[in-house]
Parts: sequence; C-alpha cells; structure tokens
Amino acid sequence: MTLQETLAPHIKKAISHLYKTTLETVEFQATRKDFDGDITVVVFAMLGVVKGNPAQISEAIGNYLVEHVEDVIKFNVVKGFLNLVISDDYYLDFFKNVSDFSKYGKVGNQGDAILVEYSSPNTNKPLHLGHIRNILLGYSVAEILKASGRKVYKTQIINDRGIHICKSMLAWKKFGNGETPESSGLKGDKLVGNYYVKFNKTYEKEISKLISEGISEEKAKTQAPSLIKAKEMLRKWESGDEETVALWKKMNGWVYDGFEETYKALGVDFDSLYYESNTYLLGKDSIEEGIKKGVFYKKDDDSVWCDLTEEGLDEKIVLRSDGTSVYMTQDIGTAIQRVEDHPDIGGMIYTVGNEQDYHFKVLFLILKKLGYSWAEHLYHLSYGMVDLPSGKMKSREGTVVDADELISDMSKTARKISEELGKIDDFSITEKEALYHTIGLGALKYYILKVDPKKRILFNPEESVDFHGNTGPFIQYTYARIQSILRKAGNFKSISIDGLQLHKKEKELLKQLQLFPETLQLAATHYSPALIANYTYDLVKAFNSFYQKVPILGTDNSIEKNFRVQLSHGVAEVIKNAFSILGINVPERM
RNA sequence: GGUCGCGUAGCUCAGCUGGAUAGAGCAUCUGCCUUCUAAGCAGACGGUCACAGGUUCGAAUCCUGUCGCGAUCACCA
Repeated sequence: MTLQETLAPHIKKAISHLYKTTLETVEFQATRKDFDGDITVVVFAMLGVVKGNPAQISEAIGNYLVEHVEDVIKFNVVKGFLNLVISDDYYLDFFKNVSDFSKYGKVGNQGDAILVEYSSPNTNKPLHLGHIRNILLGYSVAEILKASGRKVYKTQIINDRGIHICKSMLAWKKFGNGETPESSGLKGDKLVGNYYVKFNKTYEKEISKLISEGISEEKAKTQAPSLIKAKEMLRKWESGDEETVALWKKMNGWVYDGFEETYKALGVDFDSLYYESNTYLLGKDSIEEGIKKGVFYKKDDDSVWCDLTEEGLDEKIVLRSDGTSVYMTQDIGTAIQRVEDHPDIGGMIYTVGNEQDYHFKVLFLILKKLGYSWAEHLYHLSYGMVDLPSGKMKSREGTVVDADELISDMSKTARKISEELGKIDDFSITEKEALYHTIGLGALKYYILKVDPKKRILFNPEESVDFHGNTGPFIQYTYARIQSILRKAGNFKSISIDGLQLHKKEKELLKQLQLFPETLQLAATHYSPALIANYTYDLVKAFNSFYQKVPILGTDNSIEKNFRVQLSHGVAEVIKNAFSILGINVPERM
C-alpha cells in the first residue's frame, strides 16, 4: 500500500469530522525540496467541497492527522499546501515488508492475454536504425505488460512477398554467379540487400537511358526492362512456378538467418511468426461478410469501400475492382486470424511507425464496425522517425545506419572508454567482449527508450551516445558499484531494524524505491518504457547521493551497517528488474 | 488545402490525472579521490515552456486561433 492510499482515508475522515461534508478524492504530490516534509496534500483542490480559507483548513487537517495517525509526526502549511512529515518507522516498515526486491512491483497473472507485434521487416534488405527503435519499443512494452500481470504473445509479420523481393532475386540471378552467404562470407540479409541495391542501380540506368531517348520520366519508370522482368517474376511466383518459388525460399532463408543473428545480438525474441506469403490472401471473406452487414458497399466498377465520413474520415477502399486485396484487406484478415490462433487474447498492440497513423485508425474502426469485441482493445504503438544529423535516412542514397554495424560500433565505443579506465584489466578476452557488448547495447537501448515514442529522434552516431549522466552505462555502472559494495560487505543477514534513525538521504532513497510499483503500472497503462527509464535514473541519482553522503560500510554500528547494505542490495535488485523490463542487462563488474 | 503529431535552457531530453520558485544530462566554470569503483558527488551559470487569446483560486499541462517542422490524405505495402 502506498503512502497516499494509507493517508487518503484519514484525510477524508478528517474532512467529514471537521466540516461535515464528503470528500471524493485527495490530491497529493511530493513535497518540494525546499520545504520540510515527505508528502504534500493539495488543499486547494478541496475548495470545491470545503468552503473556507485554505491555510486554515490545512492547519485543521494537519492537527487532526498528527493526533490520529501514528505515521504523521508533524506538519507545516504553506498557503493551500499541507506538508506532512512521516515517521522513519513508516519507511522502515515498508522496507522490512518487501521480502524480495527482485520481484518487487511485479504483479501475478490477471486480465486477458495480449499480443504485441513488432519488427515486421521486409526480406529484401537488412535491418536498420529505424527497425531498432521499433524492435526495442515493442519488446520493452511487451515486457512491461508481462511485469504488470498480463500474458503476452510477441509476434512479427514478415513481409516475405512482393515486388521488392523479386527485385533482389532478379539481380541475384543476373549478377550473382551462384554466390551464397557461405561462399561470400556475408550475412544472408546483407547479401540479399546488396542485390536489391544492384537492381536499383540497373533500373535507374535504364530509366535515364529511356529519358535520353525522349521518353517521359513517368513512362520510363514503368517501361524499364528490369522492372517489367520483376513484375513478370512476381506473376510467376503467384502462379506457383517451381523454380521461382525455390529461389524465393532459398534467398528468404538466407535473410531469416541474418535477421536471427541481429535479433540475438539485440537480445529480443518472438513467440510466433506470421509470414505475409501465408496471410496476403486473408480478409476477403470478411469483405463479403461486411457487405452483408452493410459495413461496406460496392461501387459500379465492383470495387468495395467503407464509408467513414461520419467518423470524420474519408471513404476507404477495401477491395479492388478486379477483386484483389489491398493492404487494408490483408490487415483485417490477419487481425482476425491472430485472434483465432490465440483464443485467450483480449487485445493487440501494433508497433508501427507514425506514418501509418491513419491506416491504423481506419483499420481499428473497420474492425469495430464488423462487430469484434476485441476491436475495442487494439492499440497502435506509434513512434516517430529516426533522423540523422545529415537529414533523413534514405536507403537509396546509402544514408541508412545499418543495425549490425551500429551494434558493433557501440561495443567499440564501450571498449575504448573501458580500456582508458582500466578497471577490468583482469578480465579474460571473452569476458571483456561480453561486457563491451552489454555496455554498448545498454547505451543504445537506453538512449532510444528514454525518449517519448511520439517524438522524432535525432540520432548522432558519433556523439549522441554518452556514458555519463542520464544514460544506460551510467546506470549499469551504478549497479556494478553496488555489487562491489556487497562483495566487500561479505555476508550480511536480515536483522531487526526497528527504531533505527534514518539519515535524510536514506529516507529519500527509500521514498524513491517505494515508487517502483506505481511507475510500473503507469508505464503499463501508457505503454511507456520512457517512464521506467527515467524512474531508474532518478533511483540511481538518489542512490549516488546517498552513497556519497552516508558511509555504507564505514560505521561501527552493525545494525546501521547491515541496514545500509541491505538497502543497497534492494536498490540493485530494483535497477536490475527495471532494466530487464527495458531489455538491458546489468554487469556484476565494469 | 483537409487530418494527425511535435515545438520546454546553446545542445539532447523529463515534467503522470492542471498546483508552490518549470527539472535532469551534455557543454562552460568552482570545489571534492590514502576510506565502499570519480563512468561519481556538491555547487554556479543558463528559460518570454513557439506566439496570441480563453477557461479558474492556479496553465508548460485543458480549449480556440496563428506561426514553424514533420507525417498522411493511392484500386502501393
């Protein structure tokens, strides 16, 4: 139970006792540093119910609380703010009652299961920085939901089909000479991506040649021979041509192996996979059904539409005049399929960039109109683009930041800084490599997750990743330092801490520690890893300040020493816990 | 043009349901390592919360409008 929950009934009682009226809610806030107190009651907010001078009302409530509530030992009033000073025993009791900080704040299973989709790459090129934001966000939100008691299925839909794949295939056939990941030593996704680039080079040459022959740019783009060949290949694939399908399988296989390596390096995983090649024909039945229900209507040319003008949106096409699917059709079908595959889910989260905000608004609306109960619990986890100092990332201009390269660059930076500090010279080479990876990845993940998803990120590969201040490595470092304290402290055991006098810094730290469960719940309702990240940083700040001011080991009083060691241990456990929710590992030493 | 999102210190970002003198980090400057890891701590400097109105005891936060940046408005995915 939080302090607020403990105090609220007493304050309500005070109001009914003193003013014979009922107060619905009590508003609290943390007491500002400059004032004496631990928690503040905003009496201004009560003025609607309780008439009178806010300072006098505060005074009256304060007196009542000191008299009736054991944990409130004194108070002071500033205008309509009632600052309460809480007893040390309250905080000591809180600390005593948490038996295991490694589980602190986590909630057991409750509520419907939920499906979280993230990553969802195309199979014609490697993953880049944009995917990294997507993957980290999706994974972390899934972990937040798990920690808050939901069963979670992590999934992705792999866009393994379409003209873009055929482009890579075509270029490989033409220029490849049978090159494979083994023969070239390239990662599969990189290899396939190279051929995609080769295709585009050829294609562009053809376009400029056609233009020089006097053909308009628009026409040239559709008439270029290699594009015609790619389209031809797509038709062959759709009709199940053996040779084409075999090549498609082979090249996609290379790509999956490559992706798997990147996912592994990032430390993320999936519970199930969907392939567009299996789902792209889904959804047509739903269109038929929707027409019967009157959700959709047919135009004269046989195309099918959904009228959303009443909802303030446009008319949206859901089936082409030739009867083939559009993006929306597939997404309707896939959503329904997923619920059939996972009967216990009550909702779904789609991690997709904000350029698709409109699409998902429409999709969710249509699913509601079709009458699915779960359609009420769909959420588009939308995020902004990742920009570079040089501008937008464009694959054509080669300005994308490759995921694998970025991860390895982060490790290199970690290595450089660690070597300068020389604190881990006794590590073996493998231990060092593992540590550099942990730190580098921690820096990257934290940097991306601490920012509000809605905002665009300006990512400067050279300077943006810092190992000081509000960063992943700094928090990891604090964890490692606590482990060092614990090693020095040796065995410590739980002993009675009743009546201990708390140092101001200890109290602040305990307050911060106590906030973790509510932060986790808040993060779960807002789908916000940033809340967890910033909370963890505040905790670390509170610890460092405590650590600097209060001797942890340097005291003769064994009760105090034990308490401080235990407190440090609790902080470390919560850091570890919070970071595992963000998908970040913490090292024992660094 | 319509719709949606963003605009907070020189830079990168916090700021939950409206609350006290708007907070961190980086950068710049001052102190602090023979005692638990200085990737640290304590402090200084730095703000018209894009702008203008409105709502009220009280607005960075809610509403309206303006400006700037971005996305989107395909029988593409």
